[in-house]
Amino acid sequence: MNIAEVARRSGLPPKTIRYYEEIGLIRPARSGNGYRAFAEADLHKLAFLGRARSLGFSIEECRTLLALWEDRARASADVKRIARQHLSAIDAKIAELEGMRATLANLVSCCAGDDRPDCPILADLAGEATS
Amino acid sequence: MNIAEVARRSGLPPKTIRYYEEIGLIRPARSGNGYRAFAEADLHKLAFLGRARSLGFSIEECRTLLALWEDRARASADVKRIARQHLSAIDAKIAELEGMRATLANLVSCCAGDDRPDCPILADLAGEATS
DNA sequence: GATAAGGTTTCCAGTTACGGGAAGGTCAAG
DNA sequence: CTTGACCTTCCCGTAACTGGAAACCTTATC
Repeated sequence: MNIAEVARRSGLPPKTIRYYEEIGLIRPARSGNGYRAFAEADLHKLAFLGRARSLGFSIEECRTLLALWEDRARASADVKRIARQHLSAIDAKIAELEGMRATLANLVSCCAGDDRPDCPILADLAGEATS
Repeated sequence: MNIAEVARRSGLPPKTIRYYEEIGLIRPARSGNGYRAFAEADLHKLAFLGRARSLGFSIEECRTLLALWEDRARASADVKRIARQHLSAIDAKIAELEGMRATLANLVSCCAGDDRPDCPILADLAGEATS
């Protein structure tokens, strides 16, 4: 399998696949012409990586998850711990964004949005007490 | 005012303040010894930037907001448009994270998390139908 | 005047996870 | 044999800083 087909079947861009090889996530074989020769196993790993990435796992987390996936003697507790940590990180990020959202939504609703210069959004950013 | 005091009063690290000068967000004067000599106006700009950044505005959005803030002939509509766009981006990001969160929370709750290898999290990432 | 501590400067490199684009080798069709 | 579609490597750029090195300035102390 050449890279274009793997890209199509895995949903990952060729650039990303080459990058994953560069950082050691996959090790596809090489044909005589220097082209990467992907096996089905490589494709499965890439699909795994694509799904893990789409859940927001970092590359390093993906590396660990991939290693656990390939380790028949793994303990599911190790996987669960990583997933829970990531879940916490997601929750923290959501909370941060919700905070921003609340403030911003309030400011936006207070702004006339016309051609006059008076603007509660800028006033808030400037540190003027809104009270 | 030297950079350390401005950092203390604005809440921004010295490194960030230098960076903001480098990209043209501020233009502090210089003393004879080469040190940056910050005026109160610089401090206010930095505080403005700190608040805008904490609401998630990008540097380029901050640049625009700062220009609007300094433009007495601005229309509040211009500010509101930027804020609304950013609000949409935040909502999109939250939605994306909520999606991840839902999937992950489900997988985590299904995983025994013991010393056995069976793991629905890995099974899902591997693409096995959960049925 | 020498020295040491602490603040300041610039510059360079690294971070995350790729994407764009150049220069050049390879393969299948006509 | 040429054309066009692949493939390869290599290097730069992204956002918004952070860390660290080497060197200069200031102030206090001896």
